[in-house]
Amino acid sequence: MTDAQENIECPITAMLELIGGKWKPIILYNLTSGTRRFGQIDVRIPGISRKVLTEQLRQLEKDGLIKRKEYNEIPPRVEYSLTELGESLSPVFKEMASWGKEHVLGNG
Amino acid sequence: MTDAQENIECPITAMLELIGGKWKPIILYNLTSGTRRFGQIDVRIPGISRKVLTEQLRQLEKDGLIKRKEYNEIPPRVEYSLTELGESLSPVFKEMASWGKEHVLGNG
DNA sequence: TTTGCCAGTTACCCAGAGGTAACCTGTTAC
DNA sequence: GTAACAGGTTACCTCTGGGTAACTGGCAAA
Repeated sequence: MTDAQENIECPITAMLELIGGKWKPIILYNLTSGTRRFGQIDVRIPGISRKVLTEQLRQLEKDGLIKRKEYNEIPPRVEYSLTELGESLSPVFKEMASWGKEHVLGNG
Repeated sequence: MTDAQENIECPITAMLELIGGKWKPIILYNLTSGTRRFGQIDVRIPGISRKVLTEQLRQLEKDGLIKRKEYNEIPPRVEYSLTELGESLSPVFKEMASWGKEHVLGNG
């Protein structure tokens, strides 16, 4: 097996195809603490635009990482939460958050 | 503390500023198995161009995640390896790789 | 009857990430 | 004398991720 062939099945590359990008990890991380409405996610992620948030949520839904529940109410209510597959990412985000706290933000 | 203020110190966002992007995680992951020369990294990451590889390596070096050792030889030899800070990312990549293997590539 | 609520959608625009191809360096082997 | 080696650099171009601003929908309250 050559280096190149080995990389075709690179697990990191594989994972990045699902959760790579500027916003997806932060969106998913926000959902690890439970179900949230669209507006709640929006306000918790400073800098993201509603357009992009919608796009990313749609992709995550398509990839089976989150579910979208729409209530038939006025004004509209839409709730997002992790699927089982999405939940299985928790250990990853836990490690990432722990590293970020300790080595970037400078507190344990 | 409001939601927005809380997010200013979001550990995931903090970490993504260092290792976010299309290539950095894969580059770092490649170095977790030890010191490698420029050409070795290049061949192990299909699709990346030499220009971009150089750029990313420079940034990772600037951010203190990798070291660059240049030997005064002809033809040139340059070796890249993780710094202590870079090594501290191992648990993160371990989790990522494990998740990728199990949930995307479909083998434990 | 106008305003506000929430969760979008649409049209339009821009910066920058990243690709390709050619070139450079000094030494050794042909 | 010219090709090959490794590790780049440079000029140039493209593409797309993401931003802004305006608009939609239906109900309820003022």
